[in-house]
Amino acid sequence: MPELPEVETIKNDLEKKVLNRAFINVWSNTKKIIKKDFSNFKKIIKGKKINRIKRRGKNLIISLSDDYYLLIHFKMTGHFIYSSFKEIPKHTRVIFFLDNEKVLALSDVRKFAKINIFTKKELDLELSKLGPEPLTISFSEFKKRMPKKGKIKNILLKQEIITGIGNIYADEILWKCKIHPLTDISQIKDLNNLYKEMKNILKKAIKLRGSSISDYKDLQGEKGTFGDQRKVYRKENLPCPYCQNKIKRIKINNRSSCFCPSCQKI
DNA sequence: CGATTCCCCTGATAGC
DNA sequence: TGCTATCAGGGGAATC
Repeated sequence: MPELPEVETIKNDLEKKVLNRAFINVWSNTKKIIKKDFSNFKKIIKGKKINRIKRRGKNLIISLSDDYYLLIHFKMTGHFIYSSFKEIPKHTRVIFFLDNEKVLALSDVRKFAKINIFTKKELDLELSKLGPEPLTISFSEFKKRMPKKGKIKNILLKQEIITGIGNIYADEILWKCKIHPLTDISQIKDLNNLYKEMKNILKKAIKLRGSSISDYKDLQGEKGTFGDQRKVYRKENLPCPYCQNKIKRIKINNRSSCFCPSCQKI
């Protein structure tokens, strides 16, 4: 699932491929992904030039000419493929046709992805709901934003507190810090270590071009390799890489959390 | 009003 | 083999 490192990888690759290109058309067979009437969306998109590519949390932002902004959230299984029209992958839901004979295709098995088109004002309002970026936040700001109480796993996943972390990286960060996912934040003694490992793990994942445990692929259809090095996420009953005890899976708010019950005590 | 549960969706996998 | 049931989960809506 595209979290911060995956979206950052998409952003970096897109900058090299589609900057200053223009959209000549757009097609979709799953119009609910586009959060605007499709014929209006098409009218706006046609002829717009791609000026900038940015990322905010798990969102990709494509700045267009005439002060329009595409806001894309890949949710669980969405990803972009940049290729010729003949090579579009399975489960393609939306195709952006570019002025260089190539397409940007959104593939998304589960159809959860969302694409919005905004003016600057609308975009800013939408983005203001998100917390700061984990890679640039200072420790004092991080500490300030943390609630006084609550389960740490839930806090890491809350996008309005810190934005960009999902289930994979939350589980990996907590394992590295030896913190049980149900630990109340008030009981965490070394917040600075949590802050540091959050950055370390996200940076390492970006270097490895993200995780492809689920459907994520990069623009070229290649997998990220962080998933091969993960320690606990979706590894129930496998040995903990540190102590060899069996990794356990519990449900927190209907989401699974994998952790080592021996290393990560509450 | 904050916390929890449901729902969207499809493919992979488990169990019989 | 082939059927059905379960699971994966981001985030918004509904509900407790």
